Amino acid sequence: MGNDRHGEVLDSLGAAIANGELPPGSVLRSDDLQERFGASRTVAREVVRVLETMCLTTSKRRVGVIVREPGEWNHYDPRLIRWQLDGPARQTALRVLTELRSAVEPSAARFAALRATPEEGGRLRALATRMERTAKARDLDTFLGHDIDFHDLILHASRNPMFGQLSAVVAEVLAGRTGHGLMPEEPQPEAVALHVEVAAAIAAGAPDRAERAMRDIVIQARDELTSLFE
Amino acid sequence: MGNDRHGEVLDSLGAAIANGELPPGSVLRSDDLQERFGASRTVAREVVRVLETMCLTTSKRRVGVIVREPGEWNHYDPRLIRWQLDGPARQTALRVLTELRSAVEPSAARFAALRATPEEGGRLRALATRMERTAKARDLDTFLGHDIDFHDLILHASRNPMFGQLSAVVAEVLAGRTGHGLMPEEPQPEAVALHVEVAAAIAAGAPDRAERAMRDIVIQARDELTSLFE
DNA sequence: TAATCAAGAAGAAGTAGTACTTAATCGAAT
DNA sequence: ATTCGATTAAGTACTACTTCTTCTTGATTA
Repeated sequence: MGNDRHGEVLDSLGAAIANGELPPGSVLRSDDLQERFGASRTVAREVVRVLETMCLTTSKRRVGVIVREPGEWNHYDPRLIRWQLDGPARQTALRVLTELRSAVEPSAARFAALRATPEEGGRLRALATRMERTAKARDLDTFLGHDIDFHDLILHASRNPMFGQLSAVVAEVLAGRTGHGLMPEEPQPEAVALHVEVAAAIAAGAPDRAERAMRDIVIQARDELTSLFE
Repeated sequence: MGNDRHGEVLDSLGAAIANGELPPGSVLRSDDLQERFGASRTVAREVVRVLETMCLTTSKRRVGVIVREPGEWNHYDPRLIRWQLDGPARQTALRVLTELRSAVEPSAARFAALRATPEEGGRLRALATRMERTAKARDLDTFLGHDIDFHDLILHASRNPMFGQLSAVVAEVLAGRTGHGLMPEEPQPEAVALHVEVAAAIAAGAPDRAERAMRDIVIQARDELTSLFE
């Protein structure tokens, strides 16, 4: 039989839980899962194990596999994030992720200013310059690519693995913004200028400046979001 | 035979990877694991599956289970955090976590000010008052308990599950600070006053005030940390 | 002769299925 | 109400088979 049955079943079942089709408290029995997905005992068991380590479920003898409360889930698991972004609660997921990014990125910029290599500083400034050009040219797709690279570079230059790991989240948030027509035709010149300022501050090793400029960037994003939600 | 072989083996192997005893690139074969831990094939396989979902390993046919680069690990997994805190790199882990908390908590305070219930605001002020009392009484243990509850309440009142989940991290960082004799005999009065200010701002629904006061708190923590590292 | 490529052998993870153990729940009898 | 046994579903153990990848081997060719 084909390869990667595990991944398929995990995605199906995980998404069902993440999207509330199987609400908290639901009880599954592992032979039911075998039947429902046409999977072997091995696959069913391993999927349940993985869901358990993501804190999406608990297993109790003589009872079955129980779906846990959303508050108990490991919300930082990339798979769970994916399932939520691909589900009906995408808007809510993007709000949550945007708030997280707004919180983290100013600090990431600060530590990047303290720890980035000269080479990274140079690349950052180059990216900011390219963002300026593509913004004026109204080439939104290329602009988005540079924007994502820019933030990715900062998060990794912070030399904090927990910041670095949020790169995927930030990319998702930025892409989600343009994807949902939330971006204007031409990116706001002030926003682009702030990116240039962040790059300059990091390249100059000025943590306070870098943090302040990045905070101004995420405040804009936050305001866009709140205006969208009321 | 006994229960929970899975958890035991997972902890052993996971800790070995997290602490670098099995450096990136190491190759394990699943029958070796069975032998090394005296576990059945079932247990060994499920453990490997879990490590794989934590991005600690990848499995390749005809090769084996390969330990991935630390940069690829899912650093937000509670188990991995635990393994690192219990290992020789505890100091580094605490630094990483402290930086994360410093980044997130000001935002959490802001959103708590916007979203906390009156009841939560009241509890927060009560906790701040108790912190004042226990600080003056130099009852560091009780003070720590209130401190942890205080930050936990704010993170959950932010109504952002990704913030709420960091409660355990913050508790660990706060406990680690007192545990390592980093705290003075009596908590600094200014720090306690800032907690009172945060509680008042959240109860009053003043996001800017709450965020600023919380930022002052984490800046203190950050400075303590940097002074410790050089 | 040396280099390259293809077919095949070997090896390890992936999948399937059976048998047995453990513990939690339910129910009946005290 | 409490104990004790039967039941049930997860946990563990083990075996058999499949699939895919790598490495070897050998033949073909420059």
